[in-house]
Amino acid sequence: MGKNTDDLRQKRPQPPVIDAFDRKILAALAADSGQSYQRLGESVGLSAPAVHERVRRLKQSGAIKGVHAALDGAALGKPLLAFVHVEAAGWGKSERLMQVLRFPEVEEMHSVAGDVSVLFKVRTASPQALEAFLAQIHAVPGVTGTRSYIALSTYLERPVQAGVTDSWPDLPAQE
Amino acid sequence: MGKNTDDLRQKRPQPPVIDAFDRKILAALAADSGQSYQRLGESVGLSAPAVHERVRRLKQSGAIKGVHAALDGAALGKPLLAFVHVEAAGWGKSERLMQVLRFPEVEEMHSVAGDVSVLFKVRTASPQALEAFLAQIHAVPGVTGTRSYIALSTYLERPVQAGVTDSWPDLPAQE
DNA sequence: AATATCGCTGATTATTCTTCGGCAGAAAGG
DNA sequence: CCTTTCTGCCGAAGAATAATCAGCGATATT
Repeated sequence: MGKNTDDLRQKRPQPPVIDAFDRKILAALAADSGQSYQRLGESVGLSAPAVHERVRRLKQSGAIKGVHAALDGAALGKPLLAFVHVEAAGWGKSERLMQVLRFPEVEEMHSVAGDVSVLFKVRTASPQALEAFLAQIHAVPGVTGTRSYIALSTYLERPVQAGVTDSWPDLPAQE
Repeated sequence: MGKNTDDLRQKRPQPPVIDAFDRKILAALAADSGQSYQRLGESVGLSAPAVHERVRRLKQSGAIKGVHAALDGAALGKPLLAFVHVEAAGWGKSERLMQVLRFPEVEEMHSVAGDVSVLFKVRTASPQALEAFLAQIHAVPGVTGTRSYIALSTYLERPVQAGVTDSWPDLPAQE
């Protein structure tokens, strides 16, 4: 019977260990995924094949979900960025709500804890297009209202960063 | 004197025309920037060098701002995603507020129109880390309060899409 | 201490990127 | 209406990179 534990250990989905090298690689790839493995290796202090192998594992483990081109919304004719908060009665059928994910204007959708149920990030061509989107939302059964926040200036917009702050700076004593 | 107009026309920053081919290329690159120019060309109906040239122009014009690896926040030890709304008195010096952009937890910062001034998207390792971030925000002069929305489920999170909806579906007549 | 396992290095091959010359189609001018 | 010019695409070649392999050293295990 004792041998079975060995079999189990073998099939264990191995907690993907992410060490300092992986962190550096991930940080570099999040900043710019276009550089060669050679340069990446020089940045982190590894050979190109080593980086290649680590990236392969990171992709397979899901730590790297994909590589995407970052497009400029304004250049594409969608200068209006808005965050739409949706108030819904009950935990309403979101199946109908999922339909709006088809629109390319919708970039994010989260269910949140707070005084609203769902939060959208949408990028539209015009206020009229945002209105049309809101009409779609209001048409969903159970939706009782929306609150929209329109971005005036975007000071930062970047992908998930690899770093983690483990020691937050001390705050000056409050008066 | 009339000749000067020619000189000006020559230096005009040429409105970057984005045609249907560019749209397809951008859509494909936003979905997956890892594919070869050969495959891209087959997808959109162009040769590899043609795609290469178009991508070069799109990058130079700024339509493509970069290529980034999409990382998994949870896999990196940051499972907590939150949207933090900041209420500020006046249009306060945001210079102090800009300092928080240094933290890798901060992914977005927008000034918005609505009942709050600034909106953050932050991804932290724990509720404690979020609390530490909020403490940093509250330490900024002029900040009168914050409201946080914690993501329970993320149903969609993707980069800027190339497409634009030009004909929104009709809504069923409301009762 | 011996053994097995894992990961890195260096080199090699295949694929891709990048550039070049030539040509077709469309706009500007005679 | 024809000519000229320009812009963009294609096909092919050369350079760079990606991807793979065998061998070795280190660490953990027996």
